[in-house]
Amino acid sequence: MDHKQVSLAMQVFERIETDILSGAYQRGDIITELGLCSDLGVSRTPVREALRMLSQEDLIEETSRGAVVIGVTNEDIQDIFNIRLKIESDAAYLAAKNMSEEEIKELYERLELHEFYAMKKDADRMKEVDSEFHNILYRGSGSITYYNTLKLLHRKAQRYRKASVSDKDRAISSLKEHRAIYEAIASRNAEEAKAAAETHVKNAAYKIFKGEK
Amino acid sequence: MDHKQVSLAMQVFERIETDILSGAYQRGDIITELGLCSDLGVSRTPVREALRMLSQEDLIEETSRGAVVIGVTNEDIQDIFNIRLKIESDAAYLAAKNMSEEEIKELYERLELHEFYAMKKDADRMKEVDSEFHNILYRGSGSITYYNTLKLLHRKAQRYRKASVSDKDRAISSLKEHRAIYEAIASRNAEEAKAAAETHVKNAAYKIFKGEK
DNA sequence: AATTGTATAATTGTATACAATGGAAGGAAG
DNA sequence: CTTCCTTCCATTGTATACAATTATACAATT
Repeated sequence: MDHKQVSLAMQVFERIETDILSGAYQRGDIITELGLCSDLGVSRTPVREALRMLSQEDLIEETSRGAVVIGVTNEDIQDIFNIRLKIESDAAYLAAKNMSEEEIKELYERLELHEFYAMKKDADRMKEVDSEFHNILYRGSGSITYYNTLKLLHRKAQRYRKASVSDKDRAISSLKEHRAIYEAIASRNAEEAKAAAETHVKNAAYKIFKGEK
Repeated sequence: MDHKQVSLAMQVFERIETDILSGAYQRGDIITELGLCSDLGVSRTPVREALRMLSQEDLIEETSRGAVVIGVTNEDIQDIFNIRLKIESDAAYLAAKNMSEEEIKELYERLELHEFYAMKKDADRMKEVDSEFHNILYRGSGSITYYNTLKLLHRKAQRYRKASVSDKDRAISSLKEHRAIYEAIASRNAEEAKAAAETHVKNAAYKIFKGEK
């Protein structure tokens, strides 16, 4: 999935997005086009396009003196999980009804990869596979609205600092939960898929926030 | 609100977005950068930025031969309302708790304007004011995540063909519902705000889809 | 000391030139 | 008639030049 050659603009976008979500850029920092150009070694055109996209995601705010970093807070991540809790289960429900056999196979592949990388303790790859699993699920709902909305929320939450699958314990239970979702979808049991997805999001949220406050 | 001078790129973005959502561009249509340049009389730079934003919203898909219009279907609108139904009430709940007095005043102004334009039967202005009312509410939640997510969904739904407030009957009841939401927020009654918001979304959805199927 | 005006420098906004890519058309070979 | 290859052209990708805007510093004036 997503194996197509990406443009510089997309690379710049993802790079800055990651830097903002990971905390490399702090809220209030000002980033300028020319600064990024010399940092990244590209011209202003792709940088501008990237900034426009970031602005649309409300990760930055463009001003006449440069782009001000808005960033993401713990509260934002909590909101993201609250929203996912409400709608991700519906997406799973739809996916169980609408996914093609081809897509279900793709989902299964991610499950195997997840297991493989869990064995190898490769946290970065696991995060990648986790994203793919969820994106396939979202797209499989057959609804571009659910896909779009959830993809964005999931990506933000995952890139934020150390996301759930970077934790070893969580990685194992996450795998179990993914399998439960997969099984429900593969057997076209929509209600069960819905319940499994809800459990999954709930546990991920719990894991992230349990140590805080 | 939003009175700042907008760049060409933003204007192009909004223009194309409206054209896609209103049906002027059909699903499958191919739009090229140069085509837009000559149509709109601007250079490729702002057009490209606009296309990138549209692509991020999944309204188009960029290919090597131009951007393919994806567009919005009735099912998409239905999904949008289903999602709003689940989370907009939470945003209202938060707004009742977090909105500043200043913001509440802004909200009230939109209520008065709504009434005024309803009297003048100016449907376009009413749509505008409706957007503003909701955006103030979303932002008033204090959560950029709710704001961002809902703003996008609301805009898509509203620009889609003839949205609810373009209907005269609906305009009146919509005003009543807005007032109920406002009253609840102004009196800091979060539960009531939540319920009022849910009713509002439910009625809007009902109105749009009641004649179909 | 405060304020206003002006010049300057930094930054974004836009246009255009050039490079790279990918698909379509057309022809040659089987 | 089909398939494969080559060539060409439309389109996007990138870089850069130029215009417009805006903030800042500083001086002049009150």
